[in-house]
Amino acid sequence: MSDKSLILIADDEEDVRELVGMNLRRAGYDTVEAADGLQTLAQVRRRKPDAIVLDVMMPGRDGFGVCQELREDESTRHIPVIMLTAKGQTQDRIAGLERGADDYLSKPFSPKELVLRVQALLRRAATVGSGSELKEGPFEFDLSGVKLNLGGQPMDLTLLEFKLLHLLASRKGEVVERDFILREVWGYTEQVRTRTLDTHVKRLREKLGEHAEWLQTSRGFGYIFKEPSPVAVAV
Amino acid sequence: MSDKSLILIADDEEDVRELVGMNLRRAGYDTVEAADGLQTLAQVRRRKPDAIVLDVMMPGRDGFGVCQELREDESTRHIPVIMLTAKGQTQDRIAGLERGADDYLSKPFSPKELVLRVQALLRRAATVGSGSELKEGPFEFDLSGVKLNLGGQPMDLTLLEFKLLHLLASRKGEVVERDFILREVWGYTEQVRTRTLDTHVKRLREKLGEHAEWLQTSRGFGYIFKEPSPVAVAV
DNA sequence: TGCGAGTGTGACAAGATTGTCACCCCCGAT
DNA sequence: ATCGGGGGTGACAATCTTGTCACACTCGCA
Repeated sequence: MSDKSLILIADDEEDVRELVGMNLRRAGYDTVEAADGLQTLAQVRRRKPDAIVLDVMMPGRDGFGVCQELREDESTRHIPVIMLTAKGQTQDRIAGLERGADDYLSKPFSPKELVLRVQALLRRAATVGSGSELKEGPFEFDLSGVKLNLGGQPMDLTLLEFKLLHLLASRKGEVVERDFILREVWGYTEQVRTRTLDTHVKRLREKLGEHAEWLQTSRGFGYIFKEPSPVAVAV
Repeated sequence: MSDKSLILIADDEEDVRELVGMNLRRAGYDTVEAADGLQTLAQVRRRKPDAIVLDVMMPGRDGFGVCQELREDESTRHIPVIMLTAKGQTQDRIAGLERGADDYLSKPFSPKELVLRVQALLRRAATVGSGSELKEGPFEFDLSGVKLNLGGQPMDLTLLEFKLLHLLASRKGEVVERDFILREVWGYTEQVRTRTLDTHVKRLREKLGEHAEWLQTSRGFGYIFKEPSPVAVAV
């Protein structure tokens, strides 16, 4: 059982795999290899690497497809991915990022730079990892990007809305008092009489649409983020 | 070596300590006690509890002072604190939160509610823990609150500014390409010619004042968040 | 050294965000 | 059943955020 991080190198060119592998091992990592997309996915499942260096152009399932599949699978979503793209191919870079890659590097690249990038990626994954995300029912908060994903769809929230919803969601099931909310979200240090919270809750509910019922009022106290009770269906 | 979380109960009233202790142990936690402020601090250092139930009114160093001291010490800053306040004392609640308490409960309280609050606090600490914060030099990012603390002072940033600075800081020492920034912060999916990034960098630098030099330009590529080089001093 | 590309800057305006207000509705206590 | 307090709502306006533009400055290459 090794303490070293394991890096998967996925590239159809053998000399690239060997060069990159040698440099990563020299930097203190363990490596495994894959020569095409399907082998990449199989290696990910078998070996559970800590990071993946993933070439775009591979036979069979290309790098884009592989990356997308990794991101759609809950058990592999967190694995950092660096994509190797052809020089000057901006569209490739954008496509890679759209499919969830964390970073990219254009061929030809310096192996030294690749090692630095992998190190940086692992450092960031360790610092801003799953702790940056909060998931409750259909709500997924990405704290790094200050983004909400609701039922699989990105939802545009203002800064206040994001903070408000996140505060409540992180205290799911608990009644959060109005004064506490005003203090944490608005920064009010004195007790104030204001209806701004009510207004923002209304706006937030409008944006949440069918999910608005997660945001419930506790009369005389504040609000509570909680899964809606099942509706009794008249038989 | 116990697997149970350890809760420190700090209250000068012995019957409160016993009642709370009994309920927390019944809920599956280990407990230790302290009867005054200094003893609380000593127990924190000796036993390193997972959470603290902290009474405001204690002889010697009161709950506010204790909480503030815990928050100022890097090694204890992360420990969740519930403050026990007197009924109806809004100012006490606010003062507790200002000194870094995570939650409060007014006396008299139901022991059952206290247990629920402790459970919630520990659950939150495990989910949104130190991973929600990024610290680089004088920069401290609180992702939960979407706040920046700079050299000990809260800094007002707009949503874009926060996202931009955080993106760069999380990649400290690396040159981050313009296109990547525009995509990650602005959500541009196509390559656009825009000067908005430059403008926002300027504005951010203005806000950062003496720390603006952390935000460095990599001509032709993008920007890099990096500690300024020491200035050669003419002798 | 000169030139062109890239970056910094101040100013302006459009659009977005935010808070307040007045009215209405709902809920809980008497 | 009534009443008062609390919460929901639509509308409005002030303020803030954001992006663009034109000009100036800087840098790197030939």
